[in-house]
Amino acid sequence: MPELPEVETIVRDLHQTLPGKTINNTQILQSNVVQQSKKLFKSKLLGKTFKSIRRRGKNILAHVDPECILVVNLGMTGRLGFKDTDSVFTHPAVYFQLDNDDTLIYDDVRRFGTLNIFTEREWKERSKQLGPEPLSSSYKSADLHQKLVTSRAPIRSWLLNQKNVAGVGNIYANESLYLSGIHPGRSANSLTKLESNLLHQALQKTLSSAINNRGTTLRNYRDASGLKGTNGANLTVYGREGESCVSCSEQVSRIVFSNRSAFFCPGCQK
DNA sequence: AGTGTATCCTGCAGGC
DNA sequence: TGCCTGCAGGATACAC
Repeated sequence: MPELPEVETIVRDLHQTLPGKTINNTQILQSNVVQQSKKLFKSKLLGKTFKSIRRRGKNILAHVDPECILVVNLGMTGRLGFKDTDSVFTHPAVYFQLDNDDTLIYDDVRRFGTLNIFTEREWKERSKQLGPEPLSSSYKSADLHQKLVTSRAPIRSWLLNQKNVAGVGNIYANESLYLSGIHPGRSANSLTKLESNLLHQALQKTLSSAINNRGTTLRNYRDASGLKGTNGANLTVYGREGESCVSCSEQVSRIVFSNRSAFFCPGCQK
């Protein structure tokens, strides 16, 4: 569910409210979202104060002192927010009771999300397995092309692999490919330098405008205050099978590979 | 080594 | 109305 723009929106909100708050108690209602020992998980957070909230790919990094990071991956339906906001929590999985009587809630319908505690050192190692941040100014079109030529995977699948680019999911992979005129089934190594350049630009444009719109809400996604993202209106192909392409009026098609739907315009994407 | 598939889980929409 | 099927924004263990 949440991809880079949705996670970024939540992180920015939480960074305004969470730092300085101390965890008085942690309650785990759905134990499978916490992969480590529950006892250890609780004890490592007890009495700790949130410092900063950051993002790496689709992961929320909540730094608590000292040298300890709570890493939250929202999976398909995970949500983080405060009790008594507009948010309705139907499937609470973890409660964090804070020293100002607020309760931070991790809620997750399908429970594909995960919460883990890492030391700074452990996370640094783990983070190496993730690809570059697509919105980083140091991420250049040449970096993308250099990596693309090493893989025969379909470009849509390639984009979903977090080792290649961090934070891209099915919505923004499809939208970026549409914007750059590339068919989702093309093998990664078939992309020319020019196409890599177009894709690089499309990724940055698609992701940054989605952040400006506070993410895409199709069904479950809500920001930390419980509000929906407004980027759904900007989607050109994702979820629009059978509708007319906005630029050539051919019908948007859906094909399935790697168990995931790919949406594209047969007229615009070769 | 590099890819595709099945799987974790719940809820919802659509067809009959 | 109710049952069944397919599908959903992710990540990963496994088979080939």
